[in-house]
Amino acid sequence: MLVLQTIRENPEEIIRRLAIKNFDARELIFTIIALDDKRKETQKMLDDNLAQSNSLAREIGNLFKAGKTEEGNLLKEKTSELKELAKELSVTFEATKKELEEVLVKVPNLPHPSIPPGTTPEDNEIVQQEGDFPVLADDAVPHWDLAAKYNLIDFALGNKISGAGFPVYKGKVARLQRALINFFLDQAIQAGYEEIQPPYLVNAASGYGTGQLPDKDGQMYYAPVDDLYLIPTAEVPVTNLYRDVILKESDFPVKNVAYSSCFRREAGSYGKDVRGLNRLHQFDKVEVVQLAHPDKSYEVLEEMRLYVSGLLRMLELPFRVVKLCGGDMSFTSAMTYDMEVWSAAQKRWLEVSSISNFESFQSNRMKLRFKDDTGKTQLAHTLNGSALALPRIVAALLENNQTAAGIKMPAALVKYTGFEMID
RNA sequence: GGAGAGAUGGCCGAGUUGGUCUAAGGCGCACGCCUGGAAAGUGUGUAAUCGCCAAAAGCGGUUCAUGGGUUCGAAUCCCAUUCUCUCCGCCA
Repeated sequence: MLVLQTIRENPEEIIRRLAIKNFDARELIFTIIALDDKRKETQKMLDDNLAQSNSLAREIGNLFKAGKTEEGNLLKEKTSELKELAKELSVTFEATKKELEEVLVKVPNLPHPSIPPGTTPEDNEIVQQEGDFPVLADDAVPHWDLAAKYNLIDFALGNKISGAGFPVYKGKVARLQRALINFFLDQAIQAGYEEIQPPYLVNAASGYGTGQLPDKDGQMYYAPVDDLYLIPTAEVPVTNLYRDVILKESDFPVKNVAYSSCFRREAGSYGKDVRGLNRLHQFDKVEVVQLAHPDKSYEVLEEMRLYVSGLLRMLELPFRVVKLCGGDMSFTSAMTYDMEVWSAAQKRWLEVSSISNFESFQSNRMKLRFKDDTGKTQLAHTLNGSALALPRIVAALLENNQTAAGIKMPAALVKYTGFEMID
């Protein structure tokens, strides 16, 4: 949620910057300003009214104490009119505030000034590319075929017990996943992140805090009996750890890492992009979250990009880093780098991580603040990134490392997997 | 799931015969004094948020789990909800 003050200060600039995200905000912005004007006006009247009531009540109290019952009773009569008006005003006030809030949450985050315009992934800016594409034998196959050949992943069995998008991992690939999780967590801890094990079910307030609600509620699994949502990413519970928290400036940077399963309904997805491990309803991910001082958040974003690059390098996967254009960015993000790994057998880039700076968009919703040097409270910046999501990493590892003798594990993983080869 | 107790500021904790209560006291924290330096001691300060104001100062509103109610007036009384604790039941 954008800070109301900044909207009021330069509405035209807000509109211009949101146009980079292909979002026409003009109507929303002016509705917001009008509602806020109304809110202020109503509050002024209400406050004055309440101030009068309060002073009358005090007077009456003093009269009764002094034994001047009659005068007190006389004064009581004056209050009823005030009370009635106050009731009316507060109804208007609350309704206006609610209406304002509802419109305000519809406005996306502002893209950073450096974000290129654009509408599709083709308009994204490639900022880094590393590693050689592996040269595979002519009979190289995509991971779903390898999974069948070595009896690693059973998609049909997953269908039976849950449905499409819930694969069953077996044997060495199950162990590979466990190895990856530990590898990623250990790396993050070494890089100064504190490990968190968060709940997988969260309440609506948490979903709202990180921006999944109200606009993307169809993407989360929901348990109505208990009014809880399954997390689509550990970002939700971990960032919400700091909801309604006022940090000290010296607390920065706050660095958390969490492994969790992630649950996504992926309503509306189909086709070749969802084949095999490319898109799942349940998958595992290690997520890093940082809270940063507003002056430092873009340095932190770069630090996170370098950190994830390092992971991919250790896994010996060719990758590139893409800075998303306005049209490809999420609702909540101010700047996003996508990390993509080259899948040799599918001959395409697979997104394995998305690293974003949300600036104060999430923290404004969550009331995540810190006290600065001068003792003033201001909003912190939040950032997060996958480090990393497993399924597509597994897909790329299987595909890129296939040989006639079997699938070779990258050296960095062997001490975690306990084997060098899937055969 | 059943029975009972409870929810006050960063933390502990007083206040529940309704009246100047944002709320005693303590701890913590910040700044000073003391000290060669520290500890101890000592002094001062120490909630958030909204509105009025160009801003500071100042003034006003709101907040004692949440929502409603009674009343001129509610931390204090009533109702509902949520959560926590204790006991019982169930249980990895």
